Amino acid sequence: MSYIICDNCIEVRDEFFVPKHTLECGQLFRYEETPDGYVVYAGNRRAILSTRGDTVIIGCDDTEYFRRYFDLDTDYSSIRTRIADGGIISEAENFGKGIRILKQELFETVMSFIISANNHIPRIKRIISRICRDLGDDMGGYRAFPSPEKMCVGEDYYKEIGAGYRAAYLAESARAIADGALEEIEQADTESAGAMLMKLKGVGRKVADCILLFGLGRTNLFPIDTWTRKVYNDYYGGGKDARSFFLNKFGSDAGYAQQYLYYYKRELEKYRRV
DNA sequence: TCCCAGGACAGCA
DNA sequence: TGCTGTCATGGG
Repeated sequence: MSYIICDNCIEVRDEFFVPKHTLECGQLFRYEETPDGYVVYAGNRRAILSTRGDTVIIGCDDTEYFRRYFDLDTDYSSIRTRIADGGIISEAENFGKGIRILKQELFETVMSFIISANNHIPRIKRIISRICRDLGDDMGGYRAFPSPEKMCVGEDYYKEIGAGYRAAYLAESARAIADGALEEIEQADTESAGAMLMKLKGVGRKVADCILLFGLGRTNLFPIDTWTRKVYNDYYGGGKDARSFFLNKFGSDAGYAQQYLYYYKRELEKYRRV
């Protein structure tokens, strides 16, 4: 990895950082594609990504924040080498070679993945966008993700914006978090942190794993959803406990492997439908 | 029109 | 503890 931090940008030269792969692999729901690249929103911040030759330019006010956000100090080359198997994993690594696991805002990640349950990504993005539009602070040209307090607006609002049966989960969990339900989560070990999250309404095992992985950087987790279950069934014989299988197989690299496999499997099926 | 989606939850055996 | 039906909504 090589990157240079300037006044209002970060210039990244790394074959293992491709904005399309990192942003479109289902870990993030608040970004837009533009003619020049992408705009990414994180909490109350914004970054504008463009590519020139082999350099990705991250335009932003807070370079230190986005250096961490895009996980620029992690060596993805060695991760890829550790998990490569010459088979499906290697294929997935090469397909999504520019994926990086983002370090997202915890509260935003919690609410986003509550919305994600049994939902399509375009619809998840739309619901989150409406929440920011209606409840987020005006940052001058864009909206921030609202605070827990601002999301304590009651179930009816979330129904109105199309959240469906997740409306009650959002209202109730926003209240619980505003009241301090996650105050000690960052210091907790992974198992305890997962237990704290699963006390929230709308957070089960899979959603908790996504929050821990994408919001707290706990890469020793492997969220099992419809796509990673297909991977388990198609390439590893299937069975009862896919999660334990992958955790044993990949250990502290599980989160990276999961994201390569998820993106590969999902995109592959998409192409097959066309 | 129908199946499915980054599933969770309550009720039941 | 493990299984099953149900829950909104809209993408494809």
